[in-house]
Parts: sequence; structure tokens; C-alpha cells
Amino acid sequence: MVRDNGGGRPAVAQRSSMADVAALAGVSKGTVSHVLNHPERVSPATRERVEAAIEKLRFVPHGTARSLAIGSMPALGVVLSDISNSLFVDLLEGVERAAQERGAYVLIANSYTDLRRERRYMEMFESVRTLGNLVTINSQHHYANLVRDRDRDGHQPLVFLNYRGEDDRFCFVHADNRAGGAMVARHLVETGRRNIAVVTTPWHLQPIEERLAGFEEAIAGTGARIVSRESCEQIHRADGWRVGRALLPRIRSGEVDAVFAVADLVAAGIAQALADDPGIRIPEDVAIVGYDDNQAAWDSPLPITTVRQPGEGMGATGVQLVYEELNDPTHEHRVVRLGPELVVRASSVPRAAA
Amino acid sequence: MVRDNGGGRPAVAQRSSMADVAALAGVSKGTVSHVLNHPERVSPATRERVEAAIEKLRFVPHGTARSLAIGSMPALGVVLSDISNSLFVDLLEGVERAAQERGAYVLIANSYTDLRRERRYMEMFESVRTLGNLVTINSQHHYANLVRDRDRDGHQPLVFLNYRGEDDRFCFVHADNRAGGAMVARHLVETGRRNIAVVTTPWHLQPIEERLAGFEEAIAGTGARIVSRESCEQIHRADGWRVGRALLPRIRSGEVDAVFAVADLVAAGIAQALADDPGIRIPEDVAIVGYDDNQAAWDSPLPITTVRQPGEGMGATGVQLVYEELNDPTHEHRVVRLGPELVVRASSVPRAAA
DNA sequence: GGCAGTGGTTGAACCGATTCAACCGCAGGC
DNA sequence: GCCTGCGGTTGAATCGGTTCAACCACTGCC
Repeated sequence: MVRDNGGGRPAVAQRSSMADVAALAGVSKGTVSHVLNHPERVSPATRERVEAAIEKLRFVPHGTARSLAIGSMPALGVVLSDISNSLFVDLLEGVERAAQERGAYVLIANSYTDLRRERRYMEMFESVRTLGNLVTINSQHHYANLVRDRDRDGHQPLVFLNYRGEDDRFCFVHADNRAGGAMVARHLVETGRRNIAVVTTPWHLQPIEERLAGFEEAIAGTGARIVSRESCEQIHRADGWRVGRALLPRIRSGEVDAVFAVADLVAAGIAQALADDPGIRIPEDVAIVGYDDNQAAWDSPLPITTVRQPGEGMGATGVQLVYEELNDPTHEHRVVRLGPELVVRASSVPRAAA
Repeated sequence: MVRDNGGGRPAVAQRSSMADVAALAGVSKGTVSHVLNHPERVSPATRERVEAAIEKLRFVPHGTARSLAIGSMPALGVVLSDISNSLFVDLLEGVERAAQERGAYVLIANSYTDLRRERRYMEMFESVRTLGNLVTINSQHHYANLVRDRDRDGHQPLVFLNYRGEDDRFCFVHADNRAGGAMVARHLVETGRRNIAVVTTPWHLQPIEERLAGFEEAIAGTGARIVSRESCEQIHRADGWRVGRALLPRIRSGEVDAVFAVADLVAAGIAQALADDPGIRIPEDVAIVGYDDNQAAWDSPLPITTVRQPGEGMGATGVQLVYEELNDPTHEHRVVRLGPELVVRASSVPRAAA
């Protein structure tokens, strides 16, 4: 059944359907379907005939029709708030790996932290019946909206990533930012730092506040202390550079012997500013530590100590939770917290001691 | 018709279908469909009744079923080779905007330049019958493979992005890298540079070779010349930094008065290395120019002159070509070349002259 | 009063797969 | 020779929409 599509277009062979295959092989549609999905139920002779027909007609099953019959499509939806953020790229990698292991595709949507897009894509994923969906959240406000929509028409499992909420209808996977902050504190204290400058952002983001809280907690009673708090407007290298310049005198005077910046780009900017000063040696005179382990941390003339986020882990765990909710009737929604990892580089430890 | 799903799970209200809505509103399925798709064909009274029923049952149409009936799903597939590359992020933005204008969703797949993934996702997009697909290509080899697969079972429009191929079955959209290189050459010459060092990569990438070719062509006969060719192992800031250090003496001596690096990260690294030397003033003694206009170029203590790629333009044009192929029977496949744009920043022009 | 025209609505066919109860032919057991 | 059991196959129902020919009631016109 190769229909003519008429008109002057270059003739495109119409796709053949299961019915075509069945006709050519002289069997029923049901048998063709069995060859594809339960080959063991079909006798070798028929199977061969059907397979030959499939090959000959270049038959590729119609995914949409299959999904309709099955009731869902073998794919997971992921809504990322910012695809240019390396944490989310890592996270995506985790999702893809875990999904692939389970034979599912991953549909990615990028929302640019635009709530309208987030909702639009969630709606779409719901509407094409993905197996389940994963959403990265970085604002209370977005979270509240998505949950509200969900009350309207949500049915697939939904897991929130990089966010810790409290709602027993969902699972959450988030990084333990508090522990990450504490790791930095311990590392600095253990390597003999006592007077630490902390560099943060002016806006209040859950993850960043937690890093600082963990840091302060862990530093308490160790003899080390925070001697300065700087903040930069944006998480950009140039901001870090300006902060670095501002800190120069106090570092030269020995008043500050370590800097903890809550983001790598900022830390890299600081390192760049300090490196310009011939009177300062890093890490002998001052240690610099960032957070996130993105390219700015390792790709720097002076590689920077940082905390690696459990990006892939969050992605993979999210997928696991979706499948658990899907298959395990006793599944209880829960909050999974994953530990980050300290990556020590030249910016905080004299090479010999590294 | 709210079916009980039995078992001990927290009762999840089953989704209602069009039949449920029709029953509640006392009309036929066809009418409900009309309310959704051709409201003008339905009398106001009926429409209101149906809409009330939809609201009451929280009916959301089943996208998969709709796609099956329509024959395609209202979405475009995009396979990106590297989602962490800012060019592709821009490109994606262009795709999303153009798609949204036309009421289509965008499904993104990230291949990590892994050919297997590229093929897997293309297969999936074919199988769910997207309206058309866009693929970024950065190697002849991948291109050849995708085209071969396509011979097997391709039917939707397919447009290649960031690649210039020759095949009258497809459209191609690519950036005019030759023109970009020429822009840099003209800019340097016009601002009085004569002795230029060029920094490139060891591998042979179509776009990069073209940038250089364009540069050399435009510089010929202007009195300026290439006095040095450096190459770095990777497109990383640290590589640029090393190259910058190596160039220091020749810059100090005035032997080199401009550096053109084929990527911003490298240019930023070079700038960083030169800034460390108190004897060198940028841009008075030496101009630095990069390529791509990604974050490294603008987010630097000394913002760097660069060439902005037509990322969004490529994405938007790709979408336009897909729709053209879809709707216009006279559509001829073609190659679209988009011009880049010179962005002049402090690294190449004294502030006063900028 | 009969007829054409029209806006609104219906019901069945269709999209392309999956699934399952029913069926068929055949071997084995008694 | 009859019955049972079983592997293999079939055909119809189903998923949830869209679409279109047919139909209906009603108006306007001759």
C-alpha cells in the first residue's frame, strides 16, 4: 500500500504501517505486533516471514500510535530552568544515563527560568503522557505555581530537583548545601586558615544561604572566624575581580588569609585580581575556595578549590524516584539529600601538600 | 465515567476523556472536538454547556491521541551536539522563539556529540512524528551517518544547523565564518594594527578554518601581516593563558601589536596573562580579539572585542525553513548563510575612541 | 405549501498500534 | 476414537481524539 501523494513534489514513499507488513507476510496485524513485542510467542517460521516483510517495507512502528495504545509514552520529561548553568547540564547527564538504562527517552525543555514556559512545557508533558516528569526549581514562587497547576490536572509522577519542599505528594532531590559549606570550613581550618573573607550575593537563594549557614556552623569554636563579608551584584567573573581588588590591602597586610566565594566564577575573578599583585602568593598568603566545580574552577591558570555539586546524582536519583513511584505500590514520597564533594586544587593548598 | 483504579493506592481521579465531557454536556464527541478546534462552528449555547463540562471535569485533551488523529505532533525536534556551548544555547533560544510564534513545542535532545545518541534521538523524533527536525552538526562523519539513516526512514523535513553541506534533499543554515574573520581583520587594520599574532587550535574544524581564511584574505595588501601563529591544545582559558605568557616578550618589544584568537575563552586567557605584566597596556600596546561573544568575552575585567555568531538567527531560520518545506509546495531546499557581527570592546580600542 | 439553502449537530470511520478472548490444528493419553 | 491440552494465530475491541458526509430543524422565497 504505497499511496501516491499526487502533486508535483518529489514522490516521497509513504510510510508503511503494520497492516502493510501483515498483508505482505500473509499474517494478521496481531501477529506482527507479537513479533515486535513478544517474539517468543511466535513460531520461528512466521517470525522470519514477518521480519523479512518489515525489512522489505522499511517498516518503523508508529510511536504515537503505540503510546496511545499503551497509555503512556516511553519518555521522561525534564524542565530545566537554565540550560546554560553547568549544574543543570550535569544533572541532565545523570537523567539521561538513568533513563537510557531503563529504555526511556528524555524530553528536555528549557524554561529560561520563565514561569510561563515552565507551565507550558509541564502541560505538554502531561498531555503527551510521559512516564513521569522532573523539574528543577530555584524559586519558591515557581514551585508554588507548578504545584497549583498540578492540582488541576497532574497524574504522572513529578519529582522536583535541586529544591527541598514539603509536600507528601511529591519527591524532592536536593544537594546538601549545608554540608558543602561545612566541608569548606573544615578544609580551611585544617590547612591553618584563621581569618576568612566570605563573598556572597545580595539575593536570597535557598542554596546559597544554606552554604553559608553550614560554613558558619562548622567554623564556630575552631578559632577561625569570618573577618569580612563582601557581596557582589551578580555571579560574574568581573564582580569577583572587583571584590578581589577591594580585598587586596587587607590580604597584603595579612588581615585576611582565606576567601570563600559562594560561586566559582566569582572565586575565579577574585583569583585573577589577586594574581595581578606581585606581592601576594596563592595559596601561601591566601587561600581561595569557590563552589560548584564548573569550568571556571578547573580552567584557570591557578585551578581553584571548590565543592562539586552532586549534579549527576540528582538527575539519576530523580529518575529512580519516578520509576519507584510508577512500579512500587508501597512507594512513599520522600526527600533525598545528596552530599557534595570537596575538590582540592592549587588555590588552597601549597602544591607540595596537595 | 470516573473509573475506580482499585488497590490500596491513594485514589487518583482518572482523567476524563472527551466522551465523558460529551456525556455530561449532552452532546456528541464530535461537538466537543469542535468546541476545542473550531468554536465558530458551534452555537453559543452549546459551546457554553460544553465548556462548563470541560471545566467541571477538568478535561485536558489527550495530546497523543490528537497527534495520532492529526498525523503529527505539534512539536519540532532539535538535536544539539553540545548543550554547554553557548552558541547552541543561543541557537536554541532562536528555535524556541520561532516555534512558539507558530504554536509548536520544541523537544530538545542533547547528544554530547555522541553519534549513537544523535541517531537514537533522530529515530525517536521520526517515530513520534514531530513536524520537522533540526540538527546541529560539527563533523563531516556525523553528518554522513545521519544522512544515511535518513535514507532508511526519514520523512519529516530535516534542517542542518551550523553546517554547510551539499544535498538537495535538505536545507542548511550556517554562519558566515569567512566574513567574521574578515571583519576582525578590517577592524584591526583600521585601528592601526600591523603585526598580528593569530591563535588557533590544532584540529581542523570547518568553522575555525574559515575564520582564518577570511582573516588572511582580508588582511592581504593592507600593510598588516601575520607575524606569528600559535596554537593551543584545547579551547580553554588556561591554554590561552599559556599562549599569552609565551607571547609576552614579543609584545613587550613591540614586535606584536594585536592578537586574534579564534575563541573567546582563549582570548580571555591571553588577556589575563598580559594583564599580569605591568609593562603592557591593553589596548594601547596590544589589541586582543576573540570570537563567539560568549560569557568569557563580556565577563572579563577587560571586556574583549569579539565576533558575535548569529546563533538566534540560525535557530529561527531553521524553523522557518522547516515550515516552508511543510507548507510551500514550491519549496526548494537551500543553504542559508548568516552574517556575524563585530562587537567592539575595550580590548581593542582605547576607551576614548570606543 | 413545497423547496432550496443554511447553520448546527451527529455518528461512524479513521489514525496505527496493543491486547486478549476465542479459535484452530495437532500431539498425547486413555 | 474421543477428549484434553497447548502452542500459534486471529480478529475484534480499545486507546482518545479528528473529520466528514449525512441529517435535522428552521428560515426565506416563490
